Amino acid sequence: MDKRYCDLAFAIPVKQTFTYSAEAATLHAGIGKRCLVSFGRRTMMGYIIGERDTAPSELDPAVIKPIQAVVDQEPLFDSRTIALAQWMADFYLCSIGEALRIMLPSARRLPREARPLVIDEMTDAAPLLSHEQRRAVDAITGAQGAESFYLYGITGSGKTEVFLCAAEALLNTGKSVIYLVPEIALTQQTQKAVRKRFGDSAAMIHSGLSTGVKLKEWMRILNGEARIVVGPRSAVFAPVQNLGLIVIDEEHDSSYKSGETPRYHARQVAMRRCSVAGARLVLGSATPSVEAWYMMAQGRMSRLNLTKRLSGGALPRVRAVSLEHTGSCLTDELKEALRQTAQMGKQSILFLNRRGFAHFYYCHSCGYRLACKHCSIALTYHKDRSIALCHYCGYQTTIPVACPQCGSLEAGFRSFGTEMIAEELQRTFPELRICRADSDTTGTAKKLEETLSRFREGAFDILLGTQMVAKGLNFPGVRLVGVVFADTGLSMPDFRAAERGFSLIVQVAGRSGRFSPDGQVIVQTFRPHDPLIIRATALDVEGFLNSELAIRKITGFPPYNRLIRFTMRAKEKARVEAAVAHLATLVKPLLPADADMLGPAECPINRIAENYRHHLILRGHTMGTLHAAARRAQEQYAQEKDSRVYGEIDVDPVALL
DNA sequence: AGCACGCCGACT
DNA sequence: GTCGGCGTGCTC
Repeated sequence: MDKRYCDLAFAIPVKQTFTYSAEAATLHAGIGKRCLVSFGRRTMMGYIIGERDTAPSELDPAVIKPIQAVVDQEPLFDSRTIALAQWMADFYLCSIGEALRIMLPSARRLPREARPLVIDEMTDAAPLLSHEQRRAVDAITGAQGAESFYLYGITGSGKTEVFLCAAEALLNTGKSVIYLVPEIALTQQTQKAVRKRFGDSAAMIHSGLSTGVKLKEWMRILNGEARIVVGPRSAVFAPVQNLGLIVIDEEHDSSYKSGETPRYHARQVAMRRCSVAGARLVLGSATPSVEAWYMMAQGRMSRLNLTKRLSGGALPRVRAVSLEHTGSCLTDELKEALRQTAQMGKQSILFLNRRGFAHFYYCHSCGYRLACKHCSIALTYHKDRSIALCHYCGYQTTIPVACPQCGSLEAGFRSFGTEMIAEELQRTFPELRICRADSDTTGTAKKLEETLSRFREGAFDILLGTQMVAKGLNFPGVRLVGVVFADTGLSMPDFRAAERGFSLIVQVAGRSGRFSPDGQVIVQTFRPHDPLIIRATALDVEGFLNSELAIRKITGFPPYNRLIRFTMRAKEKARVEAAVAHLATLVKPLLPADADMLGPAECPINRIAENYRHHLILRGHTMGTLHAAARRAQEQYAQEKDSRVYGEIDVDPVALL
């Protein structure tokens, strides 16, 4: 009997493959299959990523164990997918096994049933394309090899139709298409529209499917039966044959970045896949990310503009009102608008872009805000030590009793929360029916849908909620949308705060005007004269992006530099502090000349589930050299680590909380 | 990541 | 005397 050997990757943070043996017959064409083996003292699932006739010479043949069972009839991973996993391991500093595990579909949460009734941008029949749309489609389909495009256009300008036409054209030439959408956009309507247009050649992936169904879809894609895949972030790994196009709809959406190891960004993975496969990449949004805008400015991505609203619907009136001289959470202007809207028998939505509370230092007289000397980032309040702290670099200062700028005593830390706003609303409008939709009040997705559909039917006058209510913004009965506190994002200690705050306002405005030409949007803010707020209410996306790029250039943040973040956590504070300090001393001599180190410092969210959190951020001009430093530091640190300190690496972190 | 091995303190 | 916490090392 012929013995064969194979290399197995495991979904553990050990960056090494392991050799096992098997009879040649049972291992036939084994690469890409999963198998069960004894690993140490336990049985584990391994991914076969290589095969050979002889065992590695440096390995004692006696230690090689046999494969117990091959799990899959057919390989789940083709060679391209394994190569992609290898690339991910290098880029995101994880093991190949960890990369392969997240590619494979699995239902991590309980299957969700009914999805909310949302009127979606997708239309059933393919309408005639406008000039602009036609030109965009032609540019995409006419591209030679791996080219990137950005479809930039306001909500309602028909981006979806361009994506679908381009997809159709590529499918007709025998190519395959991956179409990524934000998790929240995966509605039954979307599925129906895609199914209707592409029939059985479409595979839909969403969190409501069971693992079994998802695996079946995976195999349909792998064997070429499904040639267009629609899904969220993880669909970027769909093993399509002959990839011709990847579309990323609402490219700015933060759900494209994974929150767990490996913390990949679907945009980054898509760029990689397209360049390897010679496929087109098309991103689209009304509010491009700063990264994408930079790529357009550099000419690495061609911009395709959609300037007209197809339905002719006007954009709503957007105005900023000042919270400066308001003691409460609601301005008189907003209260008045709420009252009038209710009198007209119409509905209002109040949008608070954060769940809990927002803390920030603010001067009522001059609008001064406390920020770090080194990082131009808002400082966070620590009431236990009575200090304000920068969570990037660790800079700290005492809390000024009087405003450092104008000397006024009307300065200090303030906060906003759903709870407070709900109370004030109830007090102000005892006669109105108010409902809340946030993660505190809404336990399950089902309950949220119930709340939203009752609101839609007119059971409430005012809906107060967080991000969750964003999809309710185009309900027909809604005439008023209030952004309760536009500064929330802005005062977060994060260099992307402005970007998120800006796109939120513009997105809210864009969606709420859809069905109500007389609709209005009111944005409450402490800085109505801040250029960001002025640009947001004027829907001046380009002006904002250009100025934000200038700021990022001066401050040295992405896209001008790349970041790699190490986060460490432990039950005991002293352990984390010792661990990050140790890591910092390891990293320092490894840093390339064009790089620096921020921290170590406490994370802005310094304690989660009884764990203290600290981080260390590497910042450098080129990812290649930064990677090398991070990888070596990681290896060296692993040699002598404290087993009760947990560490995580985030390459290209999107939030530094 | 897990899981066992092996080393010191305080308990039926 | 042993039970058990925790640091250390290894997994083909």
